Amino acid sequence: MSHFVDLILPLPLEKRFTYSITYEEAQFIKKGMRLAVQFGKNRIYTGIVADIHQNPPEVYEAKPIHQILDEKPLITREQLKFWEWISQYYLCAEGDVMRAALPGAFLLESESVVKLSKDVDIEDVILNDEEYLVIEALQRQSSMKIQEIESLLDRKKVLPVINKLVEKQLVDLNQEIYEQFKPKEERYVKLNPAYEAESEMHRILDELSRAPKQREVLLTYFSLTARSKKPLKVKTLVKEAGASSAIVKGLLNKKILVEFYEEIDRVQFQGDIGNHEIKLNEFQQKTFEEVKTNFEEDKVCLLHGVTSSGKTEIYIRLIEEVVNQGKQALYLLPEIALTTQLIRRLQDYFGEKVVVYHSKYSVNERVEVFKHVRENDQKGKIVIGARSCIFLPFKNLGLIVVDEEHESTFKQFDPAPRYHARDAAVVLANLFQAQIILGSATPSIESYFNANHSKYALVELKRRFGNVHMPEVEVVDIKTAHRKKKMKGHFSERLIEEIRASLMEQEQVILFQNRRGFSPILECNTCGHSPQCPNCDVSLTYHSHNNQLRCHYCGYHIAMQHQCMACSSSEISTKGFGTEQVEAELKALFPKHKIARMDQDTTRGKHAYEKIIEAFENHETDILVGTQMLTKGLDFRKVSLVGIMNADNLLNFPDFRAHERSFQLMLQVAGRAGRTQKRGKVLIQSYNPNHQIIQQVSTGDYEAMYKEQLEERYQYQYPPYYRLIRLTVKCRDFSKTNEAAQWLAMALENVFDRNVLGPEFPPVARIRNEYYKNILIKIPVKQSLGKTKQVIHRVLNSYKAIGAFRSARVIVNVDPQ
DNA sequence: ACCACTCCTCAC
DNA sequence: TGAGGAGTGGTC
Repeated sequence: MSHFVDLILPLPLEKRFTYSITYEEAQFIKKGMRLAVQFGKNRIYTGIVADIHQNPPEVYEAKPIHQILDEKPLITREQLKFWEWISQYYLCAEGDVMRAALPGAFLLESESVVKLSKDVDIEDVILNDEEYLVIEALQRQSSMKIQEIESLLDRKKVLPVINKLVEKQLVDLNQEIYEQFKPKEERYVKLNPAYEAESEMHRILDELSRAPKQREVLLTYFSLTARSKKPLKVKTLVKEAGASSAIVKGLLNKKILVEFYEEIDRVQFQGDIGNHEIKLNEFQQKTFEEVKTNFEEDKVCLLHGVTSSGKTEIYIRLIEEVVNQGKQALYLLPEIALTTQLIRRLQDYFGEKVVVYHSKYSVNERVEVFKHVRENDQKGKIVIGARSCIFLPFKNLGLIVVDEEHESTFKQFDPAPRYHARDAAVVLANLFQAQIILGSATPSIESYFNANHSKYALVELKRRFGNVHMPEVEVVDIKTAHRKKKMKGHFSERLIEEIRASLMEQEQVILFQNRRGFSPILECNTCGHSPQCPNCDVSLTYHSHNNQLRCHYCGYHIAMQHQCMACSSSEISTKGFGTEQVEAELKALFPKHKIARMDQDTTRGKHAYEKIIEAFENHETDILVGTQMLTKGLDFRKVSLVGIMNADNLLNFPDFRAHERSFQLMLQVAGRAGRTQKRGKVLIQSYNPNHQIIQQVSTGDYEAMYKEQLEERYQYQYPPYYRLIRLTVKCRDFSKTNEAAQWLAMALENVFDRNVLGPEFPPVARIRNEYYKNILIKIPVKQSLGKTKQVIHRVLNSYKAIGAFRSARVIVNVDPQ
C-alpha cells in the first residue's frame, strides 16, 4: 500500500499538493512537520504536512518528497485548524496564511548551483563564446550560482546557456538547500574532569609553574567557579584574568581545560524584576472581578475604560492569574513600535517571562520566540506584540488581551491574508477555550454592538485613575476667526493664548495634525497645475527636509520645482498643511521654546521614535507636534494642553467609518492632556464647530456617538448590520480593468442583486501604473456567510476561466477597514 | 511565486 | 535573425 501526504506550500495557490512517501517515511511523518519537496521544474519548497493518507491521486503521478526537515511537528494541530479558518473566512489560500505565520527562517531557500560534471573532456566539444566562458570559470571555482553566471556573462537570462551545457553533459545543475536558522552559541570552558580531584589540581598547578600566565588563568578559573557554580564563558574568563585568549588556548591544548558550546538566545532580558505589587483601586478591583465573572461564562469581554483609568493594571492581574496556572498569555497591540513604555512595565513585573515578537526582529530572533512558545517555556509565557503574534504555536493558551481593540491597524491590508487580528483572536481563543478581553477607551462600533446584543460581555470603567478629571474641551470656530482676522497662519488666537499660558507654567503642549492627503502639494497660481506622479493618479507632495516632491504611493520623487511645469510661471505656492508647516509656524510664534516633531519623516531611524519620546518625557522639549502616532498609550505627566489643529480634515474623509474614527482619534489625543492632578485642557480648531462628532468629543459622550453612528449604519446598510466584502480588480490596462470589473459586478448582481455596489474607481485609481476598480458586496446579517462565500468563490472561478481577463487580478478583502 | 513556453517586436 | 519583452498556463 502506498502512502501520500497533502502539503500546504507557501504560495498563493488554492490547492494542497500531494506527494508520495515511502512506508518508512509514513511511519515517521506527522501532521505539522515540514518537508522539502520539488515543485515545478527546478525549485525546492518547504511544505507543511496537512494530511497523511493512502488515496493515490487519479490524474497525475505524485512526486516523491525530497527531505524531511523536522524531528517532530513544527506546526501544532490548533495552528493548522486556525490556518484553515483564516483561509476560509478571509477567502485566501492556505499558502498565504503559511507565509504570514512562519518566520522566514523556517522556509528553506533553494538555490540552483552549477557544477562541472565529472571526467569531462572539453577538447572535442564545440562551444560558443559564452559557454566557453562558463566552463572556464568553473574550472577555476568548483561551483557557481545562477546569479554569478549572470554577472559573468552580463546578461539576464542565462538558463538557456546552462541548459545547453547540461545537454552536452558538461555541467550538472543542482539545488543547494539552506536551513536559514543558525542558533547562536556561546563558548564555555570547564576543567578537564580527569583533574577534578584535589591532588590532581595541585599537581597541574605545579606543572604550570613554568607557564606563569597560564597558571594565573587557571587560578582565576578556580576562584570564579568556586564563587558561582554556573558554567564559565571563555569571554568572562579572559576578561577576569586579564589575559589573552591565546593563553586560554594554551590550556585547552594541554587538555587541562576543555571547551563546550551552549545555545543562547539572541534576545535576553536585562535588568531586574521590580518588587512592586500591583494595587487596584476600588473601581479597578470591581471591574477586575466583573471581568472574571464573565470569563467563567466563557464570554468575550469588552472592557470600555476611559483613558488613563488603569486598564493596564487589570490586564496585568489577569495575565498573572493565568500564568500562575501554567498557561500562556498573549497581549496584542496595534503597533509595537509605539509601546516601549508598556513593554517596560510588563517586563518590570514579569521579568523574562515576557517576550516581544514583531517584524522588526531578525528572522533568527523570531525563530527563538517561536520555539519558546511552542515548548511552553517559562520564557515566553507572556507574548506581547502586534497582529502577527496570533500565529505563534501556543501550546496552552489561557488568555488573550487585545488592547486598543478599535484600532484599524489590527486589520492586515496587504498582502493576503487580509485578516483582522482582533476577530481572528476571538476564534483563536475559542480553539483553546481561552479567555479573551478586548479593551479600549473608545470601542469600535462593531464590538460595542456585539456587547449590546449579548454576544460579548460589557464591562465599564469610567473613573480615571487617581480621580484625575477628564480634560476640559474647548472648540474654536476658525471660520469666524478667519473672517475676523483672528488667525496667525493656522493658529487661532485662542490656541496661541493657551499655549503661551501653558508654557508660562512650565508645562508641556501637544499639537495634533492629521497626516496623509493633507500633506502640502505644489500649485501654480497662474494655471492651477500641480505636479503629478507619472505612475500614480496623485499629486506629488512637498517635503521640506530634503526639498523634494514625492509620491506617497510609489516613492517617485523629483527635486522641488521653482517654475510651473505646465506654464513656466514662477508664481507657485504650496497648498494644504502638514506637521512640517505647523512646526515652522510654531517656531516663528515661540522662538524661545524647544519644539519637536513626530511623524513619518522624523521617526524613520531605528531609535528615532524613542529619542523624541524620551526628550519629551525629560522635558527637553516644550511642544510636540505630531500625527496619529501621538495617540497611542503614551503617558506624559506634564502635558496640560492638547491642540487639535484641524478637526475637519478628519471628519470629511470619504469612508463610512470616518466619523467613528474621528471621534476615537480626537478622544484619544485629548486623553493625553492632564494625566496628573491638574485638569488638562483640549482645544479643537474647526470650521464646523457644531458638527455632532465634535460636540460628542467635547462632552466625551461615547454613548451618543455610538447611537447616532449606529442609526447611520442601519440606514446606509453598513456594519454591524451588514457584512462587507470588497473585490478589487487590478490591471495595467485601463479598459481591461473596466471590462473585467463590469463582468464581475454583473455576475455577482445575478445572485446578490442590489447588494452589489460598483464597480467604482477608488479615490486613487492608478498606483504604480496599475488601475484599480472596486466592487462592494453587502451581506445582510441574516444571509448565510458560508453560502455567500461559496457563491463568490464560484464566480471568481468562472472569472479566472476567462482568458481575456487573465491579466486583471482580483483582490478579495473580507471585512475591509 | 516561479518557470517555461509562445508570440511578437525591434535593432543589427 | 535572435535577444528580450509581454502574455499565458501549469505546478502534485
